[in-house]
Amino acid sequence: MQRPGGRTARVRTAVLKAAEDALVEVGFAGLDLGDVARRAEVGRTTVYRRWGSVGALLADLLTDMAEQSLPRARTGSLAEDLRTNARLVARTLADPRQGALFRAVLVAATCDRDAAEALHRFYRARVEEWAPCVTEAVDRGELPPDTDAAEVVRAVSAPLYYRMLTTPDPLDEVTADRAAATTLAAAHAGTFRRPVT
Amino acid sequence: MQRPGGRTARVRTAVLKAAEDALVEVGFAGLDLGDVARRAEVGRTTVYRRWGSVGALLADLLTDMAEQSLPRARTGSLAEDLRTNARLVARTLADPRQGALFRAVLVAATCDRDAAEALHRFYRARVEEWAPCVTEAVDRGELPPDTDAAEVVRAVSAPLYYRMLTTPDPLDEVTADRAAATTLAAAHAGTFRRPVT
DNA sequence: CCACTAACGGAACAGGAATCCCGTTAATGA
DNA sequence: TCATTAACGGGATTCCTGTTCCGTTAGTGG
Repeated sequence: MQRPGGRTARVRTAVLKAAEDALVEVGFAGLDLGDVARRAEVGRTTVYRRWGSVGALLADLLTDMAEQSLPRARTGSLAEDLRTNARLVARTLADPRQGALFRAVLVAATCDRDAAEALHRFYRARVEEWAPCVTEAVDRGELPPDTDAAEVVRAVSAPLYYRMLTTPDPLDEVTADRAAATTLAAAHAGTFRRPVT
Repeated sequence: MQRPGGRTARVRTAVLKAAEDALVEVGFAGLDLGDVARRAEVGRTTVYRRWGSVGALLADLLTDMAEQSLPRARTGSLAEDLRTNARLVARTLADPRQGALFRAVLVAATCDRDAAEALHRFYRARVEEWAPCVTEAVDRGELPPDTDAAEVVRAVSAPLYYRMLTTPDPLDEVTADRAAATTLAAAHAGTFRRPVT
C-alpha cells in the first residue's frame, strides 16, 4: 500500500528544497545526503532510504523542475521566438541558483544512470515544447519543409551551454541573441534539413 | 630547492597515466586517490601530498593533455577546415577513452577551482589554435572583416558537446558535418561579426 | 474512533577515504 | 664520492559517509 498523502509529500518537498539549497552553496562535489537531511530537518535515514544516492536525488529534483518549466513563446515570428528562447536559457543558466542546479545535474548525469535518464527526458520535453515554433515557421514557408525542428531548437541552446562550461565569460544577452541569430541564419540556409536516408 | 629530475617526473607520469585509466574505468564519481596510487604503484601519501584533491589531479592531467593536442587543419578551404575540426572533436568525444576523460574534466571543472582554470586555459589554447582558419578566410574576403574568429571556432564544437551532454544519441559524422555547415552558413550571414561597442 | 502498517527518526555501527608520523630513498651540488 | 635534503612510502590514526536496528509517528481504511 502506498501513502502519497500528507507527511510523505511534505518530506519530499522539504528534501528537494534542501537539496537545491545545498547544491547552490556547496556544489555537486560537496553534496552530502546527511547534510541535506539536516537542512530539511528530516532524519538522515529517511533520505538514504528514499533516495539512496546523490544521482537518484538529483533525478527526482530534475523531474520536479520539468513539471514547472515555462511554456514556449508564441510571438508568431521565428526570429523572435528563437531569441526569446535563447534569452530564457541564458537567463536561467546565469541565475546563481538555477545555473548551479543545471550544472550539478549535468554533472550528475555523467556519473549516474538515473540522473542521466532523467536529464534526457527533461531535455527531450523541453525540445518538444519549443519545436512547434519551428514547424509553424516551416508551415508558413519560411524554412525548408524537411527541416529538423528538434535540431534547430537544440542549436539555440548549444552555444550557451558550451560557453558556460568552457569559458569563464558571463552569459549575457549579446551571447543569447547571437545564438538565436546563428541558428536562424543556418536554418534559412537549410543546414538543418534531415539528411536523405 | 626544486627537484624536477628523475624520480619526481617518473612518479608524476605514472600517476597521471593511472588517473586516466581509473577515470575511464570507474568515471569521475568513482575516482579515489588511493586507487590511483595503487594503479601507479606509488605510495598513497605521495598522491595526497602532491595533488591533494581530485580536482587538482585532473587539472594537472588537463595541462598535460593540452601540451600534446593536435595542430589545426590547413586545407585552404574554410568549409573543409571547419568540417575537419568538427569531425576531430566528434571523434575525440566519441572515443571511449578520450570521451570519458573530457567528460570527467568538465565535471571536475564545475566542482573545483583549479580544474576550472585549467579547463579554461585548455579551451582558450584550442580556440587560438584553430582561429587562423577563420582569420585567413576573412583575409581572403570570404567572411566579413569584423568576424569574431574565436566565436566561429566555438560554434563548431558547441552542438557536439551539447548533444553529448543532453542526449543519449551517439556523436556521428553526420552530426559533426552539420555543426560545421551550420557554423559556416551563419558566418557567411554575418552573425559572428563583433557587435559595435 | 480505532486498528493497522507505511514511513519516519534517533542511535549505534561499519567501512573506507584522507591525514599524520616518521623512517627510508635517491636527486643534487660541492 | 659524500653530505644534504627533497621527495617518497608504509602504517597508525582520525574523520566522515552510509547502513542497520528498532522504537515511534501518523496516514489510511473500516
